[in-house]
Amino acid sequence: MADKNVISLDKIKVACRDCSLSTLCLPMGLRAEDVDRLDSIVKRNRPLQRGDNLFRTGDPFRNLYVVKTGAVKTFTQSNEGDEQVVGFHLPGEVLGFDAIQDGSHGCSARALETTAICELPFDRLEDLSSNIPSLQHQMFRLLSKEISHDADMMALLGRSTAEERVASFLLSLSERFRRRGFSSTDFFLSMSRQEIGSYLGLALETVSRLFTRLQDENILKVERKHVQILDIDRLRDMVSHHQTCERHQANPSS
Amino acid sequence: MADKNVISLDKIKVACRDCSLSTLCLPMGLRAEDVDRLDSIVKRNRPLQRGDNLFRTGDPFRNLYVVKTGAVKTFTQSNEGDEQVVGFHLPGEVLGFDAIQDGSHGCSARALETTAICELPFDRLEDLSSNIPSLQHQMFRLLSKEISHDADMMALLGRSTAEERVASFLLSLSERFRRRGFSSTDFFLSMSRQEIGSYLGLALETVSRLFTRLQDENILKVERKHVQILDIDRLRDMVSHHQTCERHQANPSS
DNA sequence: CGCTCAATTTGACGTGGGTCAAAGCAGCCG
DNA sequence: CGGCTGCTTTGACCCACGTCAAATTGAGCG
Repeated sequence: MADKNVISLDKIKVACRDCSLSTLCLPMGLRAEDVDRLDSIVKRNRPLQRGDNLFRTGDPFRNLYVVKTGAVKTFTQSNEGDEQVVGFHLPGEVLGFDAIQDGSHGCSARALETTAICELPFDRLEDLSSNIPSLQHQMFRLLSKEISHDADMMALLGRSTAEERVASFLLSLSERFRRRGFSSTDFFLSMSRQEIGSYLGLALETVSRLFTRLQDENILKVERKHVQILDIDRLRDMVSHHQTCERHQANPSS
Repeated sequence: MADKNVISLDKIKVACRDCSLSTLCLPMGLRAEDVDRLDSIVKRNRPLQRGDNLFRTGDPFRNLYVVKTGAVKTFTQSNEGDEQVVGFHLPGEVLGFDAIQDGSHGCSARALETTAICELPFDRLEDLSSNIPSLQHQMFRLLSKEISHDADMMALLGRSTAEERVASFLLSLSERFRRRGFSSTDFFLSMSRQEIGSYLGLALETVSRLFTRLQDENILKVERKHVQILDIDRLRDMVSHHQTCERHQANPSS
């Protein structure tokens, strides 16, 4: 166990300039010397184990966090114990943006599997952004990307059927894995049906049934956490067509 | 008509330092001299009329826009003519953040009534942010606020009943009007039932029925666009309790 | 290797809210 | 002032999906 940790910590402590995620993450578009300046403020702690919290709702906001390996969910808890999943975060994705505004985290973040994190003290990141225009630009881009993604998600939750939501979710994962150099058609889900359902605004049973149905139609092969996409085109059709024919007669305005 | 326009244009062209919105808008937290530097890059054009587009999906991204008076909706159009409302924007609120990332607007923006806009060329705003740390900070805060709001909205769309959505929508408007110095209990809706429904992921008929029901329960008085909130506490209860008793048995995890 | 416990699947059933249709209602313009 | 048009309301119907319940599977562990 000791040996294994030493090895994995070595890999985890790789500097930004040697990190394979640098084209997705904050360093994107920065000159090498600026990447090193950014690197100098990054803290890399021991990895989180499945179930560990990265932060909790109400914690004071000090850092942004980047997933280096593994996966994290963010979620809110509503009055009762039931949680609402707000997002899933893969390597290279930044967490904590929602906390900048009021100085404390508005959601909790928890590791879905063993997960390595880069920690970015926000005050130092702000200072650096003032001095490195391309870093400031990249910060704006990342915040904007999050907003843009949220808008897509709101459209999905507001108007789509269960089928479209699940298809859309799988396509999103597929694309994100592809960009990280993993297979886009064969991957493992690190989250439960419950968590997928919560994220998509569906009951866990509905998610399960949809998986079964897509499998029966030879679009997927699902075995517990293991998903293979057999017919990605039909999956795409499900999202884009969204029952053009029978739902929503076109409204005749203008 | 000419006279009226001259007068209103005078009011519209008021500088940031004299603008009543400066505590909500970008100048918040800036020193007076920095507010003037910001003001120097702001463009103020003639007001938009109801139905005018501020920008359209796919337009190249050049500016952020701040609503000065009036109201704007942002929306996407999906394949068919039917539109999905993504947000409503009141005075002091900034539009266009989602376009920073890929250089073109991902949604359209249209005036819901006569609307005055401040236009901020983004490249100049970035330059200024590099030189004024408090402006950079305020930019981050505003982007963060948007992300935080979107997360709330996703939770609402993912889990709530029609009643909660409508109650939540009215409370949001109420609070935003209050902070702008208007009545929080007596206001006009500048958007149609159709647009409210699209925003909340509901059919327009459902919105209409909910308004009727809340009126029957003496929580609201609604007459077309005119809304009066008679019992704001019960409206709040609807959102926070969200049927604690019969829905969602608490999940027994951890 | 069998027990426990959690996650998932599958089935049966009920309902909230979407869809369709038609009837008010308020501007607006000729 | 009367007809047109678009918005809103109201009613009737029904279906996708949530809820409840039970069976199945797998994983961890003594």
